[in-house]
Amino acid sequence: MERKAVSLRDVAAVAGVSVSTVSKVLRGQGKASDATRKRILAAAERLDFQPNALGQFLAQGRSATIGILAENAPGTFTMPVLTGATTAFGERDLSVLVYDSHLDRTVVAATVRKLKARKVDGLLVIGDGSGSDMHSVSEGFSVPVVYAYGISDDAHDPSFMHDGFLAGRLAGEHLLGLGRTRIAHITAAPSDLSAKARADGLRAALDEAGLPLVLGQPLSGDWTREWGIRAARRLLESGERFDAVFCGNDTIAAAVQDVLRESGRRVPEDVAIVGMDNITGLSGQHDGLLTTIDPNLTELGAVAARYLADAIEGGEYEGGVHTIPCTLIPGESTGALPRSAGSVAA
Amino acid sequence: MERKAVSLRDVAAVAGVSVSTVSKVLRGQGKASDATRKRILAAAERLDFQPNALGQFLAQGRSATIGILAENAPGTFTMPVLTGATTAFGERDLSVLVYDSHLDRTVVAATVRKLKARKVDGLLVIGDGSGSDMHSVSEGFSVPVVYAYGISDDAHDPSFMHDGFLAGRLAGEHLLGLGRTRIAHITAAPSDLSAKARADGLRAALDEAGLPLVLGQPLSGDWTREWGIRAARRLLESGERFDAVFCGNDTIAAAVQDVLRESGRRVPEDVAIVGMDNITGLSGQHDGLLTTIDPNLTELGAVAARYLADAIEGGEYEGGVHTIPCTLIPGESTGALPRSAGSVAA
DNA sequence: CTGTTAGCGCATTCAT
DNA sequence: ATGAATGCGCTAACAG
Repeated sequence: MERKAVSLRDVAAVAGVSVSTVSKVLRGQGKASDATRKRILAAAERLDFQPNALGQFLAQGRSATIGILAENAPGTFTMPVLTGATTAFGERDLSVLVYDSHLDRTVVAATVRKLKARKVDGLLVIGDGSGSDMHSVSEGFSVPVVYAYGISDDAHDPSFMHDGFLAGRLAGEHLLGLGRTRIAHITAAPSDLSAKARADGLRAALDEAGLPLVLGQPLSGDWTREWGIRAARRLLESGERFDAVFCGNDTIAAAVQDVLRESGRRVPEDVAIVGMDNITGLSGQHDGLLTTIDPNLTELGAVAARYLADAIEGGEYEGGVHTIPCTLIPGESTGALPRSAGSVAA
Repeated sequence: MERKAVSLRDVAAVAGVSVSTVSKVLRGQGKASDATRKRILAAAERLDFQPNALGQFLAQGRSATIGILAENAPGTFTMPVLTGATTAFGERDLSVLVYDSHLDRTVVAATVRKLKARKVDGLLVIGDGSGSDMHSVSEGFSVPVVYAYGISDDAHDPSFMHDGFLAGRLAGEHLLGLGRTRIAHITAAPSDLSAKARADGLRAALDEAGLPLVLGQPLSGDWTREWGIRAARRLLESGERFDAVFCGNDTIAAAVQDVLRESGRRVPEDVAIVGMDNITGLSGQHDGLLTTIDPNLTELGAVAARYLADAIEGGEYEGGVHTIPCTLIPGESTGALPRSAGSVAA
């Protein structure tokens, strides 16, 4: 179905010139008389010539492939990062060689060898978003290395992270903007850096407004629905008045909402709720019910990928943490969206 | 940080033999005396030799890279398929060049040229799961082409799809096994082939048990929450008795559950509900609330990828639709899971 | 301006 | 059993 591929030599033969001339002209390099240039272009066109990338790569010592080292590729939040990066690389005609380290150090070592053998032009390390730092592997490579959805423990490495602080701040400002003044925060333990960032952001917004956090500090547990339920009850039992809750993730938010309604509070009339992660949006089926913060993970992956692609082409390559802005998605849980057909109480 | 790469020639020099001998020995081909073999292996070891893949590829005319053509890469359901495929290829040391066609025909044409120039060893086309067939691009290639999450309109092509029929059947059998006998079905229009497959599967399970579908046929609309709400009301107003509802997706299931509870029905006591997609699981946070069917999309992508990888190595390569089994995830909405801490009504 | 000559690193006949 | 020679397809440095 596909005849023998046509090579530079074929084009040269037809155009009646040398191979190297064809190479130059086809790449717009050096000078060539208009006459021969036209002949060459015509010949290339007629033969439907396409340079064999393998030949180019060998000659140029590059591979046009990027190594990707994922700590946990099939992870829910890793997937969008990976997808974003992968397609962004594709747009630059860069292929990717993906290895899943399963968080295993020995696997990483073996993988690094393979990546070098493949002469990857760059490396993208994708973390699992947990606040803990990632072990830098950059010094093992002579090509640019970029970290995404995790922060390298070597400050010389460029790392890309979603902006948890901004998330907390956006949540806070949104609630304050709606006139809420007694805001509580239910989230995971602050030892989890991403929980801490969100809490700090919220606190910043409250400080600016001169308001305290209800209970003085976040209700800290873990990321589960179970914790969300327990924490919501604890909040109710505390007797403190509150008119809003910012939850560390959407799972907790859903749990809190269930408990509050069960207890007779109306959402959003009595209590407004903001979540984080936009998982229903991630599921492609945002239903407009829950106000939440989207960390824009696909974008995160894409931005990191483009940065790496640029670095490979000689662009700037600075260490430090680059932060990707997140977005507030309005929903009915803060009354930010008009009651729609999506609401059961029509 | 990384000295000049060591080549076959370097090893040959150290071992005091010719390049071609080293090449053979290192790849276990042909015969060589034990003496020289040892010397060569020792030299390679000492120099930490790793063959430059680019050289191998050029010489062998292969690229160890797979082209991936996605109709809609960032799509919710495409992501797991892509991730599964990508990491499966990685396990075989195959890199992937991903292009997102955005469902645009002209983009596809341009892309095909690029893929050929890169001398891809195979092509994986990823659809968007909508029942409609995908336009085959296989005849443009001389390498194996496999279709995933979509079915090629050319029966000679191998396509991999989740098993919607099985999904409906599993849902039906699960409900029947729980003693439910009056089962309704709320889903999208049957013109959507994936909606039809699920409906057919459910019908098969009911037929086997000699039971009719409540209302005689599915309540058919679309995949949205709004439709779920309307359909649930319609079901209630019909006056028909029912003790279970199989919903075409989880969004509809959530909507139906809300409406039923609003109307005073208890879930699962009065009505059991089964969804489809396992989106909360996809979100990494399955909360055990909703019984649903997981289409195993990551696995789908991985299986298709391995099939393609095998085909490239000369394995069998048959056309036709290969089906990936789905899995029922028990939850509280059918009482299949003991009431846990996840339940609000503790 | 254009052609010649060398590689890039490896695999693969074909001699020896 | 081993080595010399050739080619994969392209780029690049140097001549003419």
